[in-house]
Amino acid sequence: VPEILEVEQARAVLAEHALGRRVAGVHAPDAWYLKRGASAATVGAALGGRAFVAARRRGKLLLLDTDGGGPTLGLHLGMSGRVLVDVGDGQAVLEGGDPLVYASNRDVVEWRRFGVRFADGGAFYLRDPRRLGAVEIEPDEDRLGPDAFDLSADHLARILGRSKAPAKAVLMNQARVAGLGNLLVDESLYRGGIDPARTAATVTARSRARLLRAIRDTLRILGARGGSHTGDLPRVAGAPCPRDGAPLRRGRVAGRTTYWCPDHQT
DNA sequence: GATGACCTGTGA
DNA sequence: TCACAGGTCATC
Repeated sequence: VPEILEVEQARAVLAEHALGRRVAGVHAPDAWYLKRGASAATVGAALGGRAFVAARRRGKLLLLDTDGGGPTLGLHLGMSGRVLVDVGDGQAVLEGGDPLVYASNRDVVEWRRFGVRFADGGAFYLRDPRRLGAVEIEPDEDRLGPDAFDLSADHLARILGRSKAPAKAVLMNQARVAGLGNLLVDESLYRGGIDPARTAATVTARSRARLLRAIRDTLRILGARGGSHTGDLPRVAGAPCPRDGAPLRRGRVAGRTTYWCPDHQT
């Protein structure tokens, strides 16, 4: 659930339910899900006996710090991952926010690709039908650009200015700015009036300012509405643009299905 | 950079 | 059966 808004919801749930509880063991039935050489044994040894002291996020990467100078646990939700918490009385508490539109929201036990059990009886799990998420110890946070919530005008100018890629590709590149995904980028470009395929470096200073405002509005407004799929831009080819009525286009930009208004997005 | 690959579920 | 899905990675 994968864009920055959903990951932030997951982070908040973990901050509320996963901190300060001693880890009794890990649930890691899927070796493929553990990256960078980690195994159920090494992750269990790394976390066992420790407690999480902070739930952080950088872009779409979730980070759980442990006490006593222990390792940081990194979680990726992939395309269909959600965090769910078992508070200990047998009642599962789902991640806040909307259910996934395209992924299943059924709670199939086999879809729990990873979990952490606490000594007090509770646990949290990462449920991910498609298995495109990941778990790692001590993830490299610096492969990611600044978090999209912290995007500055200077940084946006820098990453757009030196790229011949489509504007959409730059915004989707997690090394440039972390957290924006397919839906949020489409919505931001729609609100900012920029053609997704527009060569990044040709975006004028005036358009850049509009884009920055649009990104911030998108994060704030869609965040308040509950998720990345609550945007104003209909993801329907031929549907009338809510702003000017022109039939919306559907195409492929930066390798992803893209919707835009050919009229006001230039 | 664009492309395909990864993996699996859903709905037409 | 097929196209498609809100992500990321290696490869040309």
